[in-house]
Amino acid sequence: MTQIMRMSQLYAPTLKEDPSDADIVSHRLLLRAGFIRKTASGVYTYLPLGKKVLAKVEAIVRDEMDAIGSQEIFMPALQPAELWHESGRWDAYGPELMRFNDRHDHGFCLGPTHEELITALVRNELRSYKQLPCTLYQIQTKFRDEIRPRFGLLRSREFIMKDAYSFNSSQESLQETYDQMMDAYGRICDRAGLDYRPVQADPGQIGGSVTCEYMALADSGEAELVSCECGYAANTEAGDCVAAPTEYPETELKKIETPGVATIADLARFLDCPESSTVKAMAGIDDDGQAIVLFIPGDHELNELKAARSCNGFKLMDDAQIKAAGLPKGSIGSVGLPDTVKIGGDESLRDIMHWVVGANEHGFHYVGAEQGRDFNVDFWADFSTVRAGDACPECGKPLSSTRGIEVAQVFQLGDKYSRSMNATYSDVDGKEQPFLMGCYGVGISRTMAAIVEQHNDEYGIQWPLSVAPAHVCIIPLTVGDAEVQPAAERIANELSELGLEVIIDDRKERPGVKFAEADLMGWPVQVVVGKRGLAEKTYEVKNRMANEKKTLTFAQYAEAIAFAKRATRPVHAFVQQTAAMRDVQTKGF
RNA sequence: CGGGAUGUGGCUCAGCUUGGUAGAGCGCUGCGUUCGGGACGCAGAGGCCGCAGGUUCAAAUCCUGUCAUCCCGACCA
Repeated sequence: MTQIMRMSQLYAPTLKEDPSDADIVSHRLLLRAGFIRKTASGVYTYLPLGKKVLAKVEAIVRDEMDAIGSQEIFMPALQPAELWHESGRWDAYGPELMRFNDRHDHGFCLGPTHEELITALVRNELRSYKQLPCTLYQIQTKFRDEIRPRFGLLRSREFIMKDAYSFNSSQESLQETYDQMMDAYGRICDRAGLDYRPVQADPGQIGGSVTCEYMALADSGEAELVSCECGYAANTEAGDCVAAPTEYPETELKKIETPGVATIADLARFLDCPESSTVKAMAGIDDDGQAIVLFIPGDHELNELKAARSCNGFKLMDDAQIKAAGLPKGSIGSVGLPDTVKIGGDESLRDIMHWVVGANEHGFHYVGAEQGRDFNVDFWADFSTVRAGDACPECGKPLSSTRGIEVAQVFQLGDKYSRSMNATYSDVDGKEQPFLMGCYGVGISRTMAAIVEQHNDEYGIQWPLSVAPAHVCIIPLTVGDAEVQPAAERIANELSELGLEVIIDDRKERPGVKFAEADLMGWPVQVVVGKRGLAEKTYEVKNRMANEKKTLTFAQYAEAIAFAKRATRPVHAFVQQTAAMRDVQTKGF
């Protein structure tokens, strides 16, 4: 039984008006309802209610981690530069890593992630294959000096994250741990009440190859993803692109004058053909300084991540570089490029024999430029950004697109860190082998915001029961009344004894204020005790998620209590009996 | 870092163009009336107008610099 919270003593300053610097719903509501306050750009203080929600999310995560045998530890946020030099990331990480020197002039950083620390931790003490696999996790404050913090808790510079690391002795074992983590992450999202998708992702700076992101679906999400009814889903920055360019009906190479045509849209309009019949050229340079022009279907965008991976660190040229290379920006094409320039073609263009491209001369384009005859492609790869309408790489049906908030990500790191940091164990034959590692993160504070993004209405937050700061709010309408107040206190005690987390609004406020704030704060169940109801021997119970009110007679209330006491899950039983909870609220609760 | 904008009681904002004793609503304190969906009346408290220079008899207002915050972009374990 937890302590009954009292609104009269709760530190939860609410705001009647929208704060001027918050414009996404989770940020706005968490501020307004008194869950968080901003300390600096991208830095937040969690007030009592916010802290309680964090604790709920953490508890779910702990529960699921423990269930798959992961063990909790706690590493420092303060990390010596030395370890980052070892892994090579001191130089590779960039300005996002918060660095500083101590008084002895030793380099340190505030950890944005903990691969270095954990690898250094286990490398001398996990010695034998017999001790593997081993998975450790922590819930920690992370620091990232974001270029532009925004969206409140969704992209902050200091945030709370659960990070787990696995050490395995074989790819099979790593895959097994990875699969267990994915299952656990699915359950975590379910229990937190999130509508989510696991999606194919890009490994980014963490490294490794196999990776999957858990996206909470929300229009405010920064990530764009494509999904298919067959279950396939991918982040557009990582998804394979199956584009379907169309062939322009011209087989003779013809140079045509295209005055004022600067963009693909212009060109398509000029030729009266779909954008997919044109070919877009993107000029770049690779790690060795080799100039490369990549050609992609006109109706698609270049995916720079994929381009960098498949062509030796390809980077788009800026305007000055393009000029220096003697290329006519806006009119670059595959015909007549200097021999020194390499030509890359998007996989989807391989079967398109005749292209509509720039003529490498301002104001002119070619139609009917034929592969092999008029130009040669040096290599083919997929470097287009997937978009809605493209074919699903798994089943071929058209993809649809949505936006999402990345709440979690799992990676198979392989031996990236164990090799660079020399972390090995003895295998069955007594030979030293680098660990195969995996890392698995859940953004705790971001999850809290994502939940609000998905569960809110014009009145405020609608917390799922599983993460609400309390399950039920008792609202006596007239505090001090000889009947109302004792009745409310009695209900609070009874429900608390039943195992519900209870808050009672014992403030001397007008009913309207209490109703408004109860909805703003989002208590899943609200029990209203008023004179009018008492006279009729009833209480009123409100289901905040469904915004449904139900009048409960004293007898029905007593029955519900009695029923709940006999049930194996009293809290669940009581809520079901009284508030007609919908699935979304009881899921995982 | 590029583009845009904003800094005025705790919060949301007006005042700035055209310099002349700092305003409103909400919130806060006290009293009274109210009391089932962010009440009403009366009386109060609270601001060297982000900061630093400059112009001027006089600066919230004009000029310069600086800091902070927000939005768009590049970036993103």
